[in-house]
Amino acid sequence: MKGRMRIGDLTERAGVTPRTVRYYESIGLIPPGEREGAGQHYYTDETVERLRKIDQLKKLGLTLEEIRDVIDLYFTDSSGVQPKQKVLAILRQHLAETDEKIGGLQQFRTELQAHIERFERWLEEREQERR
Amino acid sequence: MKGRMRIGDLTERAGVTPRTVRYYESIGLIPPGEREGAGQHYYTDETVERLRKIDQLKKLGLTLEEIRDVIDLYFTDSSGVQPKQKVLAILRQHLAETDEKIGGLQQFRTELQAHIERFERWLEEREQERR
DNA sequence: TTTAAACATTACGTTAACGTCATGTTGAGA
DNA sequence: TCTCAACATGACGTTAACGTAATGTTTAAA
Repeated sequence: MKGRMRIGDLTERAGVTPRTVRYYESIGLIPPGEREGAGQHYYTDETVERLRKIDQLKKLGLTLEEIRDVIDLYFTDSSGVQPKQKVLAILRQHLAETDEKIGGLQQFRTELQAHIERFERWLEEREQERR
Repeated sequence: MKGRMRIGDLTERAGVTPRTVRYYESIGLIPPGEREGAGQHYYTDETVERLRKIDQLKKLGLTLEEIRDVIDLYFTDSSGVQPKQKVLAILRQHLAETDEKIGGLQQFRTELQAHIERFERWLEEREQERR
């Protein structure tokens, strides 16, 4: 499988719907598929990868807007970017937010664990009593 | 500050709007404030705590529906619950999901960090050249 | 008792991230 | 060349989690 596929193959391989692809194009999350004149759009393997990466980041709780801030880092070669300073600031912002999220989730995890153990003990006692 | 406050005090102390309180009541996230006949509602300190806890959990990315699954654990005394087994299952589910989220975020954090360092090096080189 | 701020209720509006028609166009195979 | 599945485009619909405006009722204070 090389490049130059139509939207059907693209969506099948990326696990999304055409609607999603067009929506992402409309908000600039992925580049619009090339077309000859005014016909159908053609996409490449990179679009597949891009869609998969977007999906990953979504599962981490990032919004499409946040993803737009960072998605190019995964696909643009490191040379020749213009507003590097700005991107760097955004990245640091995301890093801080990520750390906060992780911290909060770990706290939550601890609490969950405690509740679970409490419940388990309670149920075990009931077991004992029924003997 | 003891119990028995009206919705104004409640929302001020909890950092939410009246609309939010009524919405949460409507979906069963918080118990409806007591009222005498058909007048105004009165709330207690526990409602304040409950609203704050809900806000914390929201920041962790839990939906209101997920929060409804676990919120009572923070406020119901451990004795006399009925479907403990079911709650326990839900808790274990949440624990697994939480672990996944944490793992994904840590991965993302690592990637972010790498990108940041790459950008920093690039900018430093530019600094060097300008000397 | 009166009054104005606080409250209650209803209902329509909003944002994100698409889903789901409806209708018209393209293009690969027979 | 013809045809039918695949594609394009536009528009209205959907869910979550509330915001906001309109209108009517309470209640604490003067």
